[in-house]
Amino acid sequence: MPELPEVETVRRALQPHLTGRRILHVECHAETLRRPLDLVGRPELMGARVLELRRRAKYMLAELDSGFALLLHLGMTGRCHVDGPDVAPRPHDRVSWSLDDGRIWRLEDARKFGLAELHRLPEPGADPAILSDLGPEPLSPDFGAGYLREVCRGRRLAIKALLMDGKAVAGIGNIYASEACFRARIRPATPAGRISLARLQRLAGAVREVLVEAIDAGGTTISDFAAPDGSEGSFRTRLDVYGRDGEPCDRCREGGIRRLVIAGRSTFDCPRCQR
DNA sequence: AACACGTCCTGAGCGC
DNA sequence: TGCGCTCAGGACGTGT
Repeated sequence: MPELPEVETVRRALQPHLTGRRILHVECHAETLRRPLDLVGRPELMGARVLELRRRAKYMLAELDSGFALLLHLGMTGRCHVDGPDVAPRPHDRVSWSLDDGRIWRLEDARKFGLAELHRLPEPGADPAILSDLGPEPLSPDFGAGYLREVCRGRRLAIKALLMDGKAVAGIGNIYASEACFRARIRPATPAGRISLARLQRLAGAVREVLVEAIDAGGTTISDFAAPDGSEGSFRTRLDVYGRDGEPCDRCREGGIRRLVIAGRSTFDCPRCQR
């Protein structure tokens, strides 16, 4: 579920609760998430203070004063909670971190596609090596039409699949890839290498625009996503195409939105106004 | 019972 | 034929 706007929403909500706190204790309630959990008894974690919580792509990084960072990923169904001392763990809470203010930070993840790992930081504020393959942040100056032209050159891959490739652009998932293509009036199945610079310009603008609006709305909740305070994202009401197959297109008022499959994922477009 | 908003791996297919 | 790259498809637990 969570793409860049949802992860950013979680990060913003969590950050004031974690910054400056010491981690006193950790418990894992599962053997493994996407990979085996290995957090118990780690000296890099015990007693460490959280310096800041930042985001890279769909990952969150809680930087610690031990030179390590807790790398978190929410997978498809991950949620974070900051509980009072008397709140019992939920059935799918997988990791609990006890904080020095008495509260408990928890990662809930029904499907266990998420991630919680310790990684050494090469220097303060830098990303761990495990994230080095990620493409630029779409809301950073490194991302734009020029960059897209470079990364699309010679590729036959559908543009929507390229947008979802974290090595090309960080943080865009299935919902916002369809939405950005709609806003740019580009068919999501178009081979990436055959899109003109002018259209890539539109696409880069559409990507930035849809992500900024979605962050402002607190993300998109289809079924699972919720911020740490339990609130749902309101961007669902502003989706133009995602999950709306069979409905008329709000832009051209003539085409019907259809569902197709690109690179194995549900994709939505208006074949009349997206070329 | 099909399908799910993410990632990782495999193997087929391609160009050189 | 072989190498390296690209890409599609499946696998990964669980819930609806």
